[in-house]
Amino acid sequence: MTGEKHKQDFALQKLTEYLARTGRRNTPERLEILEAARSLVTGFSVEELANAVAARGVRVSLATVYNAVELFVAAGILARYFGSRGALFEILPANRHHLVCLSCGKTKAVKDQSFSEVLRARHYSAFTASYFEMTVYGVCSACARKAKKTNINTRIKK
Amino acid sequence: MTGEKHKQDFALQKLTEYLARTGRRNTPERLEILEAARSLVTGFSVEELANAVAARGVRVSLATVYNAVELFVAAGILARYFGSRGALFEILPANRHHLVCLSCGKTKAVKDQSFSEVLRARHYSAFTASYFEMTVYGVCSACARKAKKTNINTRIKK
DNA sequence: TTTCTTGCAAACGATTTGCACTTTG
DNA sequence: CAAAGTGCAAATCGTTTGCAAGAAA
Repeated sequence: MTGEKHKQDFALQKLTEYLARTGRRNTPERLEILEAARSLVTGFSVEELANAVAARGVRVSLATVYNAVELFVAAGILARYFGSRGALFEILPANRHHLVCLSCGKTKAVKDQSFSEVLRARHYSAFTASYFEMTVYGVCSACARKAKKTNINTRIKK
Repeated sequence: MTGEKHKQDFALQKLTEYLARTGRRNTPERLEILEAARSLVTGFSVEELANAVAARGVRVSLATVYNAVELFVAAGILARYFGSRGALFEILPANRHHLVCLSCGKTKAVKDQSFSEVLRARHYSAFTASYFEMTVYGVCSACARKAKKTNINTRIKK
């Protein structure tokens, strides 16, 4: 019921704390962008985020969205990972990882805690972990089937 | 002693098998690029790989290196991951993951088998895993120290 | 007021693409 | 020879940057 609400407050709290700690400013643009990000649950690109902001009826330049996203990542609000066409983001905590087919390039998110548990147990010297991004590469069943009959197109497209 | 040799043969074998299976051709360029990749143990960029090829006294166009790298990834010879400035590669098997500082952008490779063990135990429906790429984001001790005194520069530079 | 931010537009740079020419199978 | 691959150069496109004007603190 209040799950979403809590996540929102958590992100907002992280932002406020981060801005205060690093002496950065609280701006309406950053709040709007954060709200827009919250409406995009799955992995989204900067452009999609900018569109979501626009859909809220707010005009924010693309450069500012890039700026905000950079800040959110540093603040531990967003995780960044990379698709074949540039960076993708998602709200933390994620508890998922991605499967990428080496043949057709399709990606799939998989819910799984086991890797985060390993990470939690792991200890790095001189490094404080905030989140991770795990991508598993392989071949999806559709492509495996095709590969048996005919030559496959290996060019990875999105 | 023969560890390197075996790795070479393994990669070559993967290439041959992949070319045959998908009906692609064996070209001197691809062999040269594979040899050059073998000389670059750590994560390398396409440009660095092209330079390594040139250093071997062979002239291969950048586009061909891009082409070959794509093919090597699909063949399971190279792992691809992303630094702040584009794609990086390394010869498989890797058994390592990467730490990235969210503040200064520096990356560090960490040798670790625990994640590969989890992956090996894990089973995906309709997907055959080949390799994974794990990146842990956080803050390095140097940046954590700096953050306590003054405002930190959050712009991630390489 | 003094910085930090924003917006805009130009600059960048890694990657991709189109096409004529070569090479492999 | 037919299909694939290569080289070259131009085109793309996500991202960055410089700078003047606008807001936080």
